[in-house]
Amino acid sequence: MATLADVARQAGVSPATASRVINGSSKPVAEELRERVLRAVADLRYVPNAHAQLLARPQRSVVGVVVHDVSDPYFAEVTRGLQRVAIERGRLLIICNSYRDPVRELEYVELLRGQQVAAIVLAGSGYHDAAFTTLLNEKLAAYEATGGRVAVIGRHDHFGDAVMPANDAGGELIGRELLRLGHREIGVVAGPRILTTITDRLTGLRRALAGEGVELPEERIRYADFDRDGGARATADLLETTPGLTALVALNDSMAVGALALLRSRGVRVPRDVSVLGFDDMPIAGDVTPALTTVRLPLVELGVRAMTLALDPASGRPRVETLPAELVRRDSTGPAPD
Amino acid sequence: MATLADVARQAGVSPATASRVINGSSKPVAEELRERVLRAVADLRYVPNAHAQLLARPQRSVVGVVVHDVSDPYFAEVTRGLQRVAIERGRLLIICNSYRDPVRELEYVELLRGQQVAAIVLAGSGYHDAAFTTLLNEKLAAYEATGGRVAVIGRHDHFGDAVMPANDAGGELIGRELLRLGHREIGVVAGPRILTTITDRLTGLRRALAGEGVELPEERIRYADFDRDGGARATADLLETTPGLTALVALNDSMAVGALALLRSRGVRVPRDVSVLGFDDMPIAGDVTPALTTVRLPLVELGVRAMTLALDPASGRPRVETLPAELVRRDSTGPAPD
DNA sequence: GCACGCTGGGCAAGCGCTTTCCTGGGAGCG
DNA sequence: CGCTCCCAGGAAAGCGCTTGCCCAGCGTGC
Repeated sequence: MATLADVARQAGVSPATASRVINGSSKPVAEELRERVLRAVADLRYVPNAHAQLLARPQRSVVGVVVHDVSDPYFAEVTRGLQRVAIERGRLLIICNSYRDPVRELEYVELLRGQQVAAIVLAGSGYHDAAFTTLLNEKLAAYEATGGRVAVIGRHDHFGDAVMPANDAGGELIGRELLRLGHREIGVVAGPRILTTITDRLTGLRRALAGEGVELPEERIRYADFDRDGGARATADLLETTPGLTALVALNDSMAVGALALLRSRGVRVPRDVSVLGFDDMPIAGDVTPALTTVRLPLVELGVRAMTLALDPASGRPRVETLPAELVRRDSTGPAPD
Repeated sequence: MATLADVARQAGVSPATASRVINGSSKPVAEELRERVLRAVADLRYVPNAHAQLLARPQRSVVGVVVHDVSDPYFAEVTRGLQRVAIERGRLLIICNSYRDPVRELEYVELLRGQQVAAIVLAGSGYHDAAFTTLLNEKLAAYEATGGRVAVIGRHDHFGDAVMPANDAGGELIGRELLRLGHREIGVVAGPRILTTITDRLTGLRRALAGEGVELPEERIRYADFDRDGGARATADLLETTPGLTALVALNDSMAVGALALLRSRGVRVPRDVSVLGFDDMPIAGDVTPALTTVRLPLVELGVRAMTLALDPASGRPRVETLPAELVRRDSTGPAPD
C-alpha cells in the first residue's frame, strides 16, 4: 500500500507539501509542485490511511449506529432516516446489529468508542434489566465525558438526547379503536417481555381498555419473538388456550403478518371472525391481505431526528422529542361479532 | 479520553507492560502488576484507540460491505447472511448504502480502502456503464494488489471471486411457467435498465418465450424504480398503453407488490384477469394477497457465500459460485383467460 | 543599497499504540 | 562464592499522517 512518503518521494517533494496538496491545506503550494504531487497520487493509486489521519488530526467524523436488526423493516426504515441525515452531513455510518442481545450492545458501544466515532446512536427498545442499563449508561456517560455525542431512540432509561416514539399513546389508540368496534375479548401477540417497547405499548392499551372496565389479564398475552414467525406461534397458542377472542393485537406489524397467516391457515376469517391490529405501519402493512389496521409511527422521521440530535452540538440539557403515533384504519378490523 | 500512557502512569508501570496486560500478550506479567493495570483500566474507563492500534499493528480486521440499500428487503436478507458469517469470524462490518448511485459506490470503495478494511464485499447488480465499470475494477484491482480481498454478488463484470444468483435461469423459469399456463400477452414491470440484473432476468424470460415463438417487444416493458411505487407506476402505464395483457412479470417482489396494489385499485382481479409474478421471494412474498408466485433466490445464502469467499484466503484463480433459482407457485398466477 | 517583511517549502514533533530489543537482577550451577 | 542463564519489565522505534515552526530567498520601502 502506497504511503504519503512514497507519494512525496515520487513527486520529489517533502511529505509536508504532499499532505498539503492532498487535503487542500490553506497554505499555498506552487502550481508545479501541486501537479507533480497529484500525478504521483494517481500513479501510485494512493489512498490516505484513514487511521493515520485520525490519529494525527483528531477530527472525529464517523458515526456509530447500534440497531437491533437492520433487516427488520422497522429498523430498515429508521436506518433510512439515520442515513439520510448522515449523508447530508458527509458522515460515514458504522451500522451494528445487536440482534437484541444486551451483551452485544455493550460490546458495540465499546467498539465504537474505540473507533473514536463522533457520535453513537442507539436505536431500538431498552431492556428491563437494571444491571445492564446501569452498565450501559455508565459506558455512555464515559463516552460523553470525553466529548462523544449520544442520541437514543425509544429508551427512557437514558438521561441524554432522545427521540421517543409514542408507544403508549399508540397502545391507547388501539385500545380505543377496539372499544369503539365493540371488542371486549382481546388477545395480545407480544414480543419479548424484556423490551420496554412491549411494556409501553401494553400499558397504553391497558389504560384505554380500563377506561371502559375491560381487563387484559396476563393469560391473554403471549410473548414470543418479535417477528413474523413469533407472531404466528403466539397466535396459534392463543387460539388454542383462549377461545372466544374477537380481536388480536400484535405488538408490531411483522407479528401481525404472522398472525394473519396463521389465522388464514386455520380458516379464521379476518375481520369477520377476528379483528387484527398491528403496530408501526411498516411499508408492507397496506399490502398484506387483509390490509392491516395499525398504528403508524413516523419511522424514517425517528431516524432523521435522532441523527440530527446526535450531530448537532450538545445543548446544556437533554433534549427529548416525542414523535406522535396515529391510527391507520384498513381492512383487518371490523365490529366485534355478536 | 484516557490513553494507554494514562493507564500506565496510574498503575505505576510502563506503557509496554500496560499494553501487554491489556491485550493478553504472550509475554508473562507478574500478577501484581497485572492487577494494578486492570484496576487502572477500570478506573479510567480506558478503551484502546482502535486507530492507533491499527496503525501500530497492521492487523486488518474489519470488513466493508457496499449494498444498494439495506432497507430494501432483498438486501436486508443478503446482509443478514453477510453479517452471520462476519460475526462468526469476529469481524466488524461497515455497511455502506450506495442507493444505486455508481459514483457513491466508487467513493465508498475508496473510503473503505482508506479504512484499511480486510475485505470489501460488493452486493447488488452491476451497471451497464463501461466507463464506471472500468474505473471500479481498476480501484478494486489496486486494492487487491495491496492484499485486500474482494467478493462481489451478482456482477459478471468483476474478474475475481463472485457469487451469482441465477438471474437468467430464473427469468427462464418464469417464461416457462407463463407458457405452461397459456399466457402469450405478457407485460414486464422492470427496474432501471442500467442494472445488469434487469437485463439478465429479461434475457432468461425472453429465451423461454422465444422457444414457443412468443415475442417480448420493448413496448411491453416498462422501466421504473426498483421498488413498490415504481412497480405501481409501471403497471399503471402498461395498463393504459397495452390493453389485453394476461400476465405481468415484475422483476422483483417489491415491484410486484406495487403492481398488485395498483391492479386491486383498478378492480383488476388477480389471477382471474391478470396473472402476476415476482422475483426474489422476499420474506413477505407469501403474505400479500394474493400470495405472490415468484422465483426464489437464496438471499441469505448469497450473503453467506460471499462473505465466506471474502474471508477465506485468496485462491489462485477467481472462484465463481452460482446459486440456483427456483419457482415458487402461489396464488397470483393462473391460466390465461380465454 | 540595505534592512525588513513575506512567502513557499521542509523539518520534526507528536497523535496512541505495539513490539523488538535491551537491561538488571535473581536463580541455578560449578 | 562467582559465573552464566533466564526472565520480567522498560526504553525506544516506528506505524502514516498533520502541522507548528523555522529558514531561505525574494521583493519592497526608505
